[in-house]
Amino acid sequence: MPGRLPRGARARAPPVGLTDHCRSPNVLDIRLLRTELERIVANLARRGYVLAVDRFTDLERRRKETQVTVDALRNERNTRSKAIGQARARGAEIAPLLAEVETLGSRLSAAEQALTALQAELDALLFDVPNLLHDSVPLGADDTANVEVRRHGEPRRFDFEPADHVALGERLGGLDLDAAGRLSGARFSVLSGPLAALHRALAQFMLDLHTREHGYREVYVPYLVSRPTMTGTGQLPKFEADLFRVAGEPERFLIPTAEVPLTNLAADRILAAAELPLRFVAHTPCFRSEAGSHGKDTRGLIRQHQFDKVELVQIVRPADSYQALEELTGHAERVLQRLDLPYRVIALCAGDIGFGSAKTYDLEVWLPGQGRYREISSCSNCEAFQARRMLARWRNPDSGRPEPVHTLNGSGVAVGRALVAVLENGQQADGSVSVPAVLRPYLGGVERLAPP
RNA sequence: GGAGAGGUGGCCGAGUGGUCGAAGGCGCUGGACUGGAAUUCCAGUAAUACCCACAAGGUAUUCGUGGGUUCGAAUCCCACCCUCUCCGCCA
Repeated sequence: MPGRLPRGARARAPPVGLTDHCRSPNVLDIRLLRTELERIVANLARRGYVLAVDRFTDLERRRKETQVTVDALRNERNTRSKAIGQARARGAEIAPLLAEVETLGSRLSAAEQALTALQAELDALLFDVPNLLHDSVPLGADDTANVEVRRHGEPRRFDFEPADHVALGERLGGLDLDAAGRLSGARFSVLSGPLAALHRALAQFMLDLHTREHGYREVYVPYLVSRPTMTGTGQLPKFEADLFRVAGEPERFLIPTAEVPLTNLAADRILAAAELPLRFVAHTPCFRSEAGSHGKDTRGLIRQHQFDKVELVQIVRPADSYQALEELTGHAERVLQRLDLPYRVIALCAGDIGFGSAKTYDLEVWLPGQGRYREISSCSNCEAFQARRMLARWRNPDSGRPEPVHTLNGSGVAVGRALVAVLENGQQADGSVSVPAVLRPYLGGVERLAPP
């Protein structure tokens, strides 16, 4: 296969959904696939993913053969073409030399076509393969096997029946789901007045916390991105149905999370060791089609087509990525701690973990209105999975060579759900809501939101 | 949206069909010189895939992207993307 990633190779997306810089099968480490196939198969099986081993082995073997053939034919062409050039420069007769290469062109293009086809098949196969799991990931097929790692805070005892955020919001006069329905349809919301301000205060508080205390750099990013960008972080080609694609040319998708633009900041780059770790934080809206979630969480703000999130992304040296995951999770936890919200940390099990992640912690916040913990943050170490797709590398001083970085992301945290949690946890019997102390400076000192 | 110019290695920049992966310069690395440094001089300085032990060595590919012409393309043709300048419009 020819050069993987020339500079600026992000122009136009090829048909299959493979991008210029994702053309290599390096979705998993191709060397691992060749040398430790059994271990990989076993690891993927923990997710319940069955790797088509025979098909892969066969395709890879044929690809290699074909590539050797192509290389040899090209070598012959180059050699002979040079000879023709030299002969002509000498003024020698070149007709016999031309006759020698007569069939070369067709043989070469046949072999090249075969190679392209094989490569496309391999890509299609490998772009579907999820990341390998870290050894510490709990076994299990679905969310019932997730493991609680720790809890923080005690769910508050109410001496009245706690309302849910929809009732609270409507009573406060700042949540209008009907209006959103008229404007856009289901799963959208209109916030106004104190609720809109509280929403903004939450985002701003989170940004300030992460930039001032956790060492993140605040970034403003595009909300519309290209197909190669979506492919780099793993949303494409497999999960196109989950995304909103906007009409028109050039093709663009609405981001489902700021992880996409933030992580792709490292795409196509070879970072100096001294630049690492990179820590980015961004507050953006997120757009998700929620295909396949019909009937789930239809009430209120929990599951929306559009919601705001403060996202944390780290680009780190591979050796540091698991410590970074613990730290990043702690950064997200700090948000909930400062807001005085009870939560627990869950280690996702093999069957529940996301496509590109090697290990994930979910933060679940206590929602009195539902009487249960609900996800409010998800913190993942993607190891080199995304880095290989997007060719995000660093110059390893030990080897002197460019090697994939490790990428991590985590919500720090989902703003909409944080709003839900603040409303429900802070509610009083009279329908008012007490504002967490850390948010008051953002609200002109207001301590309590009361119904009009 | 209209008109024009342009996209070459980490950067600048030469190169309009033939040993061009690409002159020259800058930067960087190593060495010489020095008490140390500067200056100067010498050498080196891409990525990816494949063969192979991820060694040495070799082959292929990459001059915005894709396609075409040709024995041979950075160089010719087509389409697209992007950048810059001017005009229009606009936050």
